[in-house]
Amino acid sequence: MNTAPADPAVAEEPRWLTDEEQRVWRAYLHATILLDDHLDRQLQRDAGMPHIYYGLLVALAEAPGRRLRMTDLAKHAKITRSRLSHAVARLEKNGWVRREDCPSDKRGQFAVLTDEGHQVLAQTAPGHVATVRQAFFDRLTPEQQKSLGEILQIIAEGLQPKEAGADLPWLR
Amino acid sequence: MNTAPADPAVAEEPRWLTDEEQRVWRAYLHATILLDDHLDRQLQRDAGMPHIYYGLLVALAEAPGRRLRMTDLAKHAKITRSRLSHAVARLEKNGWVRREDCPSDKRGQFAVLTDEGHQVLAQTAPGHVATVRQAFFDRLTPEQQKSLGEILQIIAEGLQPKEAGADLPWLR
DNA sequence: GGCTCATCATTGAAGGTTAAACAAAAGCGG
DNA sequence: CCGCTTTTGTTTAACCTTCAATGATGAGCC
Repeated sequence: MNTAPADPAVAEEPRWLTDEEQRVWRAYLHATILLDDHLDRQLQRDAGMPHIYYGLLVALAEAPGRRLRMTDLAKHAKITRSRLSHAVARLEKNGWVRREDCPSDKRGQFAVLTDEGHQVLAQTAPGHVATVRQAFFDRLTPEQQKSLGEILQIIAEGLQPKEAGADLPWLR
Repeated sequence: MNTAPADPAVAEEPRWLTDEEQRVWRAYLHATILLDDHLDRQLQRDAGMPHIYYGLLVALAEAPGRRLRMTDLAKHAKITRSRLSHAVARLEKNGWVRREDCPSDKRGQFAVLTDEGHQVLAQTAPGHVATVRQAFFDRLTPEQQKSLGEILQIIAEGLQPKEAGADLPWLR
């Protein structure tokens, strides 16, 4: 009905997804929403915070001095500074993170993982890893894992907010 | 520091992710948050609604009579009925969806796509497909697409809210 | 110094999501 | 028909995210 090839006039009719592409796309949408919800529920239940907040604590725990500039943490977690600001405010209220002024740049703030925050992480990390394994890794062959990693990296690289290639694409 | 193998006493120490698994997992987290944000922003800008709401309209457009019971629509979109209730309320306020009583079940409600809603879909679908292509399909080989589809389907199936197998050729 | 522009981080308001509680109707077993 | 449980969909309040606006500092330039 509408797959006619030529019509260079005005509207540039779109290339709709093929049946096969639709299957892939829906699998993507379904898998990601189910997995995200699953992890959010697990962490909300066992750690009292959403998945993304947990990721912030992990990033801080791995950073030298267990601290990161707000902008760096936001880039690391792929979220806006605004969102991070709200998130850190909440984590600060929990006592898991504290803010510190940056001495070399008076605009700057460090988010610092507190001992209490580190402890929460230590207590909840095993359960979280188990959940990730059970929902994700345990269901895939090593080949599938490798393939998936490559594919997702391509997708992610295509969406980095410009400035990619500035520093190393991989962690470390 | 703590990867000693044996300690069958109490704590069942967790199997942490290997370096390779960590790379895959972070690629997953990064790709999905970047892509979700990307699509949300595109649709918010061009259609005035978040991605998930757009998906609801698509589901209704494809359903017979352009209508679906609330519970069916929620299952289709993989969201809770509560979330759907809020979403439909908003879409109704936009005039893109209306509710109708179900004659055979007085508790039931249909969400029905209005003509106006259908028109919004027709106007914004081309741009959305183009965005999906550009961010997703255009970057992957056919083999990668196939592989990804299979993998994601496995993940999704593992997380379906039970009730799978309901229609297996079982004794009734 | 003084000017301009970019960057850092936060804020407030509007909107979206979650979890628990609820009412109404349906199903089910006696 | 009667009680009991389940299903359906909504509601409320708390929480989270987004967007635009803001203040404050830094950087470059003359």
